Amino acid sequence: MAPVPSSGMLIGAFAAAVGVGIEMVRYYERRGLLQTSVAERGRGRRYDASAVSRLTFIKAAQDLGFSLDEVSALLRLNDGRHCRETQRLAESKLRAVRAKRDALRRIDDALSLLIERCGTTRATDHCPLIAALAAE
Amino acid sequence: MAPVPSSGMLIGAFAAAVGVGIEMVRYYERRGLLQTSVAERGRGRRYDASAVSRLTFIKAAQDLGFSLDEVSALLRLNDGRHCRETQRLAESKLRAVRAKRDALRRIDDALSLLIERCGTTRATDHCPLIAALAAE
DNA sequence: GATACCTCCGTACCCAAGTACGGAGTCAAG
DNA sequence: CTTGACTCCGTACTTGGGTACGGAGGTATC
Repeated sequence: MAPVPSSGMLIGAFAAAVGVGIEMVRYYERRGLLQTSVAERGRGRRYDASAVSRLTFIKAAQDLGFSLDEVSALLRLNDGRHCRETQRLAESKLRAVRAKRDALRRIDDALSLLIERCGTTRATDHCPLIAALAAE
Repeated sequence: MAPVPSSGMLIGAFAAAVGVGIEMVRYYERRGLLQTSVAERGRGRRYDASAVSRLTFIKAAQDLGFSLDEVSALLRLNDGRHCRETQRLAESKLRAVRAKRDALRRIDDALSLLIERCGTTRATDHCPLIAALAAE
């Protein structure tokens, strides 16, 4: 058989194209996030534009706070028949993000207050910041 | 020698008093966050009110987003001479908290937008949410 | 004096999300 | 023909914050 043109990038170029490391690409393949097309004997696997957008999606979804398991779920849902489920997943993630934001706002308030107190009290023998936290 | 009264709680009561598990108390002792007073032969270690406020502080600081390593640093600084350093640590943590809040705000915006788009487009064959992320 | 409960300690395991390593194969250039 | 670059695969290690297990001993209660 004549060797097929073998279009597409090898793993190094692919990883570089999306800005991740080779080991991470292989890790995602092990996790089933990227499908492992069998390599041609001796030569590496080939990755095309659709693989690039899939990997790009993975990283973008991760940035939105989805875990890798959730990202797999999203990818499984992307067949055109489960758009509403995808939306529901995104909505539940949005709720989680908002809860985290609220928690961080409270932390911000508490820290700000403590730091301010640090400046105003005459810290003679005990730090008011630590005392405040120890006193529950 | 007459047996000393042995005041203070045993580990189980101590852990329960602060609302953590026994294993976690022992873990914190291993990490050096709680000092390990030698147990009286045969009987367990004793924990007093100062141990309670120390452990309370640890959990409160953790809730504020400090890692256990940072909590140890805070505890080491709490000798009355390092209040300004403690304040600086808190300020740097506050900056980190604000950075995280900003990131979450952006995530919130992006997710909200995507979810909204889900509702308005006629999702015929591909989910706009996923498409948007895949398109970088 | 048996039974249940508590403590001790070390070791090992868990999660997520990777990172690192090492040997073997292949390919292209000098 | 050798060297270097690239890939393959499996395995093991990392970080952070714990949780679980198991045997040995003390103590308190019936």
